[in-house]
Amino acid sequence: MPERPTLDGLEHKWRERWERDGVYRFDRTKPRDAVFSIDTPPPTVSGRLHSGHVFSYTHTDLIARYRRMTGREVFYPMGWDDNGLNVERRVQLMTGTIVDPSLAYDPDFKPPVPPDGPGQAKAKPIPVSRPNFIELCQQVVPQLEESYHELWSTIGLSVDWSHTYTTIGPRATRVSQLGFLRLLDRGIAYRAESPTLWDVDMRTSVAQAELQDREVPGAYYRLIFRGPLGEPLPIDTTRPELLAACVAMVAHPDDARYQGLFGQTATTPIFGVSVPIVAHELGDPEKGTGLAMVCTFGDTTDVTWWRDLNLDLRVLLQRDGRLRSVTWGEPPFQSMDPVRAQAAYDELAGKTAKQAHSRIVELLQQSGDLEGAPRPITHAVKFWENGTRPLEIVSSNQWFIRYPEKAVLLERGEELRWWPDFMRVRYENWVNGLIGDWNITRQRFFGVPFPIWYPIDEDGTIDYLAPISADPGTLPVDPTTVPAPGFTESQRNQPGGFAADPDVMDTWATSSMSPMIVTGWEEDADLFARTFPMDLRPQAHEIIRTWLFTSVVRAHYELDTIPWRNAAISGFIVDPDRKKLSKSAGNQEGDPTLLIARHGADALRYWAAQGRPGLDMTFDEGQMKIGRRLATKLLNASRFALNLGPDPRDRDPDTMPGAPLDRALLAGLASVVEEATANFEQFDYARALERTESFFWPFCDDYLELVKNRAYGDAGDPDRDSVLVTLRLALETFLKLFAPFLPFVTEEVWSWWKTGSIHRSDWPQAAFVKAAAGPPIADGLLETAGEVLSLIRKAKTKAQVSMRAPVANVSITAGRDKLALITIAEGDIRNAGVVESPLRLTEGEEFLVEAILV
RNA sequence: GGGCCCUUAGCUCAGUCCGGCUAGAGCGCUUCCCUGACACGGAAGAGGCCACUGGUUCAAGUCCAGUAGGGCCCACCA
Repeated sequence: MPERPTLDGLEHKWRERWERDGVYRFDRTKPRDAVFSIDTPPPTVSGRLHSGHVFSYTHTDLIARYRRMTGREVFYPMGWDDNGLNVERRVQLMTGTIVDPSLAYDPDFKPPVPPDGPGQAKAKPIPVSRPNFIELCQQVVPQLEESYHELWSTIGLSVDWSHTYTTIGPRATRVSQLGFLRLLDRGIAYRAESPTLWDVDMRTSVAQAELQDREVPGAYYRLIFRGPLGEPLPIDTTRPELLAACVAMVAHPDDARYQGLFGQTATTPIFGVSVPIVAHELGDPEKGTGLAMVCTFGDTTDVTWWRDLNLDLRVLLQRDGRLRSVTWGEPPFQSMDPVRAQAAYDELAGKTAKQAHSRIVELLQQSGDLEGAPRPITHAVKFWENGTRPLEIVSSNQWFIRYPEKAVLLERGEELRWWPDFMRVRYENWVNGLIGDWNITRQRFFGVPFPIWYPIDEDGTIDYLAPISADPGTLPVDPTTVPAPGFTESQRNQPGGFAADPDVMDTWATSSMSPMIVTGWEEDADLFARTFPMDLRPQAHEIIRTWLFTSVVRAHYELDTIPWRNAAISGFIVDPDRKKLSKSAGNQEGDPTLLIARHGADALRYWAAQGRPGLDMTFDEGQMKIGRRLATKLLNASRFALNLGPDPRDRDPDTMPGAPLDRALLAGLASVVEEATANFEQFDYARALERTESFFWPFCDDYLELVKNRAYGDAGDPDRDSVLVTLRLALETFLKLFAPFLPFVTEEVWSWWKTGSIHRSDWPQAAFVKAAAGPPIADGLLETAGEVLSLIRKAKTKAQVSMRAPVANVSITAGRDKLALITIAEGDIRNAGVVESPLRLTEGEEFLVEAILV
C-alpha cells in the first residue's frame, strides 16, 4: 500500500496490467448459457469522440462488468464504423481532395494535405481517382481508430481488444455481400428504377432513415393555370421552378370547388402544357387554393401522386441539382406553344434549382401569370441528416431490400425486451410509418461494393436487369477489380463483355449485420453457437429506426430470430439549455481526454453512470467532481481500514463480528447488495450506484467515526477484532459494488490486499453478508447512533469548536425503543463524540439531545 | 396532426411502478473546524405552492382526467 494513495496515473497503470493479464479476454470454451454477448455500436470514425460517446459506452461497460462478476463470460467486441459517407466527407476535408471517378489511378499521387497531419485543408479540393481516394481513406481511418482505442482503454471499457472489426474490413464486407446475395437469390433484394431521394452535393441517394426535416424559409407563389374553358385556376406553390415538370393538378375528391373539373384538363402557364385535373385523398382543401400542381418530382407527395394516379414523367432535375436541357414539342414535353416554351425554358436549363427559381419568378411576373406578391413562410424540408442543401428527387436505378410484413416486424419488436420499455414505441412508430422498401444503394466510393456485374450487349448497352452474382466462395470481392465469373479482365466495359456494379452499399446494409459479423456467422460455427443470438444490444434512441430496425430485419430473414434478447437504449447528453449536444457542436469542454486529465476516468464514469437508462442527461462537470471525491474517499477509507492491523481471521479463521453496531452495519450492507443486484438485473445501473453510494457515505462519516476508538484498541480485544473483521468484510463488499462504476480505484485498492483482479472476482452475495451479520438485531441501531453523534456535532459546530473538543455530558430524551438502541451503542457514541461522562437518558415523547461542552 | 418522455431547492437530480411519519442527495451559498484514513477533507445552516386545475382516497410529489411548458420520435410538406 502506498504511503499516500492517489488517483493520479491509475488509468495508465491498470489498463496496461489488464491488457497484459488478459482480464477481459473472452474464453470461448464456455457454453452458450454461461456467456453474455454484447453487440456494441461501432462508433463512426469520422470525427472526434465527445462526452456523449463516453456517456453511452460507459453504460454498456457497467452492464458488462456486472455480468462478468456474476460469473458470465462476457463477449464484448468492439467495431469501428469506417464505412460510408461520413468517413468520405471527413477524408475529403482532411486531405483536400474530391473524387473524380473518370480519373485513372496515379501511383505517385500526393494529397494537398498529408493524411497523417493534424490540420484540415483550406484550399479548394483537387480531383483524385477513386482508387487513390480509397488509399487515402485507408491511411486516415486506422489513425482515427487508434485514437478511439486509446480513449476507450483510458475510460476503462472492458472490451476484448482481440475481437475487433471494421465495417469496411474483409470480414464485414464478406458478411454484407453474402447476406446480400442470399436475399437476391430469394427475391428479397431486387433492382429497380425508381424515384429516389438525392443529395445533390454528395451526389448520392439517401435512405428514408437518414432523412432529417429542417425548417427553412420559403414562399408561396400563386400561379394562374387555365381551365378547360380558359378560366383562371390559381394554385399555390413553393417551387415554381418545377413548373415545366408539371404533370397534373390535384384536389381532394370532396372539394366542392373542383367537382366539375375532375377528368378535365388544364393548361400550365408559360409552357402551355395540357395536364389532367385529378382527385386524390392527399389533396388538402385547407392548403393554398385546395388545388395543387404535381411535378415530377418536387417532394415525396408528388411521388405518391405520380404512382397512384399513373401520371406522366417529366424529369427536369439532374443528379448535380441543375435543370437539364429538354426539347419542347417532343414527348414527354408536348406543348401548345413549343416555341414559347422552348424560349422560356432555355433560360432555365443548366441553372441550379435555386437559380431557376429566381428566373422563373421573373418570367411569370412578365407574363402576368403570377398573382399578387410571394407570401413568405417557413416550412419543413427534407435534408440528408449531414447535408447542407435540400434533397431533390431523381429517378435512378437502385438496389432495394423488401421489408417483411409490418405485422411480422411488430411481432419481432414484441419479442425483444426493451430497457426502458417505452422505447419500443419508437420502433413501432417507425414500422407503422414505413413507406416503400429499403434502398441500400449509395453512389459513393468508400464502402462495401455490390458483388455484382452486368452483361454488356453487342451494342454496348449495359443490361442492368440481368445482374451476374459473385460466387459466394470468392467473397469478399470488388467487382471493379475482379472480372465477372466467366469473363476475363480484358472484357471489362467492352461490348459483349461486362461492367461492374458501380455503387456501394448503404452503411446500414453492413451495420445491420453486426450481430452476425461479430459472432462468426458462416465462418466460425463454434463461436456462433456460443454467442448468437446475442444477449444485449446497447444503443442510442436516435438510431432505433436505422441500426436496431435494420438489424431486426436482417436477423429475421437470415436466421428467423431476433438478433438479441435485450435492447438497452441510452439517452443523449444535452447542453444546459436542453439542446442536444451534437457531434459537430461538441465543444471543447466536452473533450473526454481533457475531462479525464482533469477529473480522472473513474469520475467521468461516475458522471455517466447517473444517466438513467433511456433518459437524456445534462453535461455537468460538477458531477465529475463528486465522482472524483468518491474515488478519493474509497482510497482513504480503505487505507484506514487496512492499516489497522492484520485480519483477525488470520489468527482465528472463525472470528465473527460480535459488536451490535458492527452487525447492524453488515445487515444494512446486505440489503444494499440485494437492491443493487436487483437493479443491475433490470439494467438500472444508475439506481444500483445510488443505493451503494448512499450507504457508503454514512459508512464513512458515521460508522467509521463511531468505531474508531475500538479499532485503535489492543490486539486481541474481541471488540477490536469485531471492528476489524467487519471493516474488511464491508470494504470488500463496497469495492465489489463499486467495481463496475469505478474500475480503476477499486482495482487499485483490491491490489493492496487481494490477489487477482477485482473485475474477475465474484459479485457480492447478500446472503453471505447477512450471515456474517449474525442473528437479527434491533432496527435502526446504526441510524440512531449516527443521529445522536450528529446532534453532538451540531452542538460543537454551534460553539464553533473542533470536533475533537470534549463534551462534559449529554442528556438525551427519547422513546423507550430509541433509548434501548442508544444504550447498546453508548460506548461507541461516547468515544466518537468525546463525551466524558455516561449519557443521561430520560424517557419521553420527543427526541432531544443536549450536549454540554467542557 | 399522432405518440413517447420530462417538469421536485439557485443548479444537477433521486423519490412516482407498489399512495403512508416533518419531501431527500450533491453542487453552489453561509458559518465553523487542520481531530491519529482523508483540507482533493470534515461539521453544521439557510433554501421547496413537488408546473397548474380538477377527481379518487382516512391520506396524493406518488393513482386518474385534463391544461401548460420543455425535449424527442413519427406523419404532413402543394
